[in-house]
Amino acid sequence: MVAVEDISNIVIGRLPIYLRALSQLIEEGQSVTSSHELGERLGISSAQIRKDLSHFGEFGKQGTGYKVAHLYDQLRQILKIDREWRVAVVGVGDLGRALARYGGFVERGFRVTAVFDNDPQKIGTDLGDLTVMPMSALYNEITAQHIKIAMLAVPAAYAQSVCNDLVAAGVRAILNYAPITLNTPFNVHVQYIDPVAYLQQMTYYLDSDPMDSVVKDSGAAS
Amino acid sequence: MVAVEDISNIVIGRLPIYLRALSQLIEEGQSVTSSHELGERLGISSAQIRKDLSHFGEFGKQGTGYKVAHLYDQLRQILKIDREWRVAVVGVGDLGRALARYGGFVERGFRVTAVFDNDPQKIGTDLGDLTVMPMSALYNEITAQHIKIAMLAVPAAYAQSVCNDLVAAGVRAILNYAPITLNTPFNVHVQYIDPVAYLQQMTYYLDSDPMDSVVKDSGAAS
DNA sequence: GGATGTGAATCCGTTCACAGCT
DNA sequence: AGCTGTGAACGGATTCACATCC
Repeated sequence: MVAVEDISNIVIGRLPIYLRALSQLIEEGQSVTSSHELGERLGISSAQIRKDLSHFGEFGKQGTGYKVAHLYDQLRQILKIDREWRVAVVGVGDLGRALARYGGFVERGFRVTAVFDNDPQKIGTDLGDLTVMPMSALYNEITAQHIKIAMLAVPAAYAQSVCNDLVAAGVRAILNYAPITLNTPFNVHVQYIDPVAYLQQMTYYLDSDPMDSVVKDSGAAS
Repeated sequence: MVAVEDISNIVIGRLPIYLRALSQLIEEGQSVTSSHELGERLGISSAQIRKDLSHFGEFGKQGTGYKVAHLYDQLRQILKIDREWRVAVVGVGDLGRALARYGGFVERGFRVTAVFDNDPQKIGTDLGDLTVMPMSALYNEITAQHIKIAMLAVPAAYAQSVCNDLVAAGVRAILNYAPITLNTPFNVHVQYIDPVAYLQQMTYYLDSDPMDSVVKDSGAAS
């Protein structure tokens, strides 16, 4: 299969997971794997994995499986992370600071190269090897550096407005940590990380043992 | 429709999103809404929203819509967040620290009441109004507090082992920030937050303008 | 023998469209 | 007229199962 048959976003979303497993295998020194083994590790069916990969080419060998390093390279190319993307962090609260300092980005294709906040106390301070810049510098800095990706870690009330600024500056992919749905043009991609939403999803499945939580009254505002 | 027809996890996952929109509406002082309005704000079809809600009861009134406060209460009950869940944070790096200090949990049903790390430098230090405890105290503390929910923010290499300890201590829901798939018994729920995976998913859709990233060689290890 | 790649079959989730209530 | 709740239709994603190749 050649490509260009627009592949569903759900498939694309699994590729980074495959990549994680492959880099683990590389660390372990294993040079060949199979859809079955990958599936085992990831809790995904082997058929699923084969079907997903088949959208992009024929990477395996029948009877043998997949060469780990080769598949790893191919997936990195497909996801366009066979290069290093510059990323901006907006909002230097605890979370923004954690993101700006996180060492795990570089080895997986991303480097934070700009950090913004609007708090005068924070502007000008150092964060790793970066200096916190004022929001007023956002447009110039992002366009100058050709930054296309941003992580949004500002309070929900400001998120939409900052988002608009980012888009105006040319950002095309936003990882949004604010618990709010953003409005963006169709050509801007947004992913949401709301830890509370995940927690709330899981509590649905928990037992209602009164020992396990503090019962409150309904709590709906007026 | 009464209930108990096991509702797909994908539906459950949207309820927290509806809840977010409803609390926004409450803040704005709006008392009635419609599936259309909610859908508009969230980028979800109105039919989807009506269908999702219909699994749990008939919350709306034809011709009128939904009473915001009532629907909000109902969803909180359904998700079992009409109470406050105690949560443990394991791993006090930048991220764990940010989680432990984050003010947004309490208003949405969760309170961090225990923090663990294995670094002697960190053990005993204060974090908000909590004190960092050693991993050796994990079992006793979690069982004593009847904690069922944990957030995992340790390096990937330790995640599975810590996960096992958590499960042994009675934890039934884990929010995992380590970039690794965890093995857990069927009755333990896990949600994954891997920001890099989301970024990698979005880069697939970005243009390959050489100005926008630093090209590297293939980079696959031996 | 063993594992891939893939059409066919199945399953599941979303959307349609409308009856029914306010 | 307006909006919900829902069976029916649709479409998309997953799984099956097997031909094919190492």
